[in-house]
Amino acid sequence: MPTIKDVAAHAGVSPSTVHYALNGKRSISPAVRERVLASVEALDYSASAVAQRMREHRSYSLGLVAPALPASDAAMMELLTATAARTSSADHTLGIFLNQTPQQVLALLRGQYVDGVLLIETAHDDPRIEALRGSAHPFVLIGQTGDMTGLSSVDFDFEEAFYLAFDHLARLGHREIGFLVPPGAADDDQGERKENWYATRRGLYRAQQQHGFRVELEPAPLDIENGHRAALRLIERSPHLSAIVASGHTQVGVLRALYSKGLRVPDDCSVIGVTTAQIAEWTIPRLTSVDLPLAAMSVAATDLLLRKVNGEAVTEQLLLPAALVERESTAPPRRTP
Amino acid sequence: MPTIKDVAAHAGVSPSTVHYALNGKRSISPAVRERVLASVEALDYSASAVAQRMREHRSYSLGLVAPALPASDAAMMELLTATAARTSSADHTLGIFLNQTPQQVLALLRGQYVDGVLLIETAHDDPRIEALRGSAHPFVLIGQTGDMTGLSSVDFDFEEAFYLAFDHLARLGHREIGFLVPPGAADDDQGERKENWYATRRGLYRAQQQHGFRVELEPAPLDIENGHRAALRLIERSPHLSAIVASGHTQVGVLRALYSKGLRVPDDCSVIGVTTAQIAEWTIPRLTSVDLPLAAMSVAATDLLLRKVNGEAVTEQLLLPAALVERESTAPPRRTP
DNA sequence: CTGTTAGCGCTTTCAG
DNA sequence: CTGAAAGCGCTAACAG
Repeated sequence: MPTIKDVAAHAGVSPSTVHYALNGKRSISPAVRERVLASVEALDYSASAVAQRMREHRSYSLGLVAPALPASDAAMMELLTATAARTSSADHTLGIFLNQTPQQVLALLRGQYVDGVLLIETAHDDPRIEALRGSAHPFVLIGQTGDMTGLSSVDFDFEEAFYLAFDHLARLGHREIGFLVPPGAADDDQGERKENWYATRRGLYRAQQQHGFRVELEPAPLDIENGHRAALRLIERSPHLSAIVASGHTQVGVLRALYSKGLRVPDDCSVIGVTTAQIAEWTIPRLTSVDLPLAAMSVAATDLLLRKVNGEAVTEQLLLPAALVERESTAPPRRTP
Repeated sequence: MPTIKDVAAHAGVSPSTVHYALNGKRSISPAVRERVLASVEALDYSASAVAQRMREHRSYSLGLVAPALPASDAAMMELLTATAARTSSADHTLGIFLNQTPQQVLALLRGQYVDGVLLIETAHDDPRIEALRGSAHPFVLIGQTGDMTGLSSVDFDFEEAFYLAFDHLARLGHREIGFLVPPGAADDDQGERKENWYATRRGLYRAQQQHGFRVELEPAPLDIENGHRAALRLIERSPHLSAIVASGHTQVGVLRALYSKGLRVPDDCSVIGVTTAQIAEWTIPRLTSVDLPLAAMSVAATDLLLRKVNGEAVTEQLLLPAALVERESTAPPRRTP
């Protein structure tokens, strides 16, 4: 690899001249400039990024710190791709870091490996957050944590999302609604999940007060299998339900349960999701759902982080709205109760 | 950020002693060692990664170079997550680079931004490959290209995959099979797609010679919508088909088409996919499919690349096998023809 | 308009 | 067993 010195020698100038010729931060005579450029061409020179980073104390890259990252998690995928796209369009690099200990995350920042990190799937007393909190390193949460003072984060509005889902069903005339409750409602739950559950419940109550419907709760972890089992329990226990609300990946399980029971969607039972558009578009029938604004969240989080990295003292906690998209899985109930 | 000098001063030793105390490459008296470690602790020192990289001419990170990366592509997601997991378990960092020009990819390597790159979605005369070919930089393809001499790559065995799909249907007794042909069969197609189509056809022919069945071709780009349209055309044109083979995301469209026509799967028509397990698990009914070994491919490619980065002169072109997984979408045909 | 030079923080000879 | 010093490749302040 040729260095800036090689180019300088080849062109018969000094290294600094080469440097300035390559990024016009000071004026240069056209003749010299030409000569330098020719040498650059001849030697096929390109500056060493590591040396530049070392000098500038910046790596121009961001880290996405996530837990395991299951390949099957559509939401995580959407966050990831949107973040990667945004990062690279801002002329930065995105590094992916899985399963890091708090110390490792700190080391990343301290070693200038990355200029800032995006934390996803944060928990209530997330040790990674506590480790970062004291340090002056830029970081942004996608999600939330217990004590948000001084932190920047991007999340979506759980309350509004679930309100929209129940409101939609109620407007269609449903009065007996099943709800696959995401983890967080259990007595021993705490932290972020608990907060999310409170928000979820606020949304539900608001819709309920407004329209007056009955809701039948059934807890279900967010994967397909658990959604399937929970939906079966729900249907068997309460065959009179005319609609089901489900989130995460559980809708797929709900549809499967209804299908296996010979119930048609939406004719016999409506289903509404609170999930990513991708999942909603893949099912048969396509799911009416409150589409989570994951791409927008990624973009917002990346932009926030970039501002921090650039020295701005921002502290923003954004809550992005989710929007209801009517597809094919909801309709008025068959018979009015 | 404290530097190695600060620690040295604090401990009353030289920088090199600090260095050796931290990574025992030469012996050190326990006393001094203790003192240094205490200072490291006291100052909360950790070495600057960029300085180390600069010195060592290595970045300990790999690049994943991909085109647009649509959030909805399940296969790409699986490659990505598996690669990230493997990379980090090998104590390297994975950088994601989207939409890079050949020059940019080269600059990545030359600037020591990354030690090597993984290229995905390569085309026949991929300019990125041509740019890298001459250089001595380590890279591995996930996929293939026209001239593979001297290149390392990992792919799956198209011929075997499609053979398995048709063989499975034929063994079940199907004699009239529809096939949504992935792009590559058209006259003006060329390069990798064409090669893949040839391999696909070889698999089909082999099964056909062995079992003797009729196959009805219908071209379809790999997304849901096109799968849907192509399946509708196929069903309308040839209502006697008892099974359909589809790949990519098209199966979802096929199921939708069958559903809308009132045809039950697998009772009225079997469907088999050549796709990722994720898609197959999400449909109703679950798809019997030749599950592509995407995670294994990522791991293999990452390992190959790591070996190259470490100076081994490897040139391997791996073709990993795909395996048929029976789920719920295939059964013997209703009536024997 | 151009050149010289002093580092960035680390690793690694080379000396002692 | 320890220290001094050179240098990775680049940038920017300082001189001319």
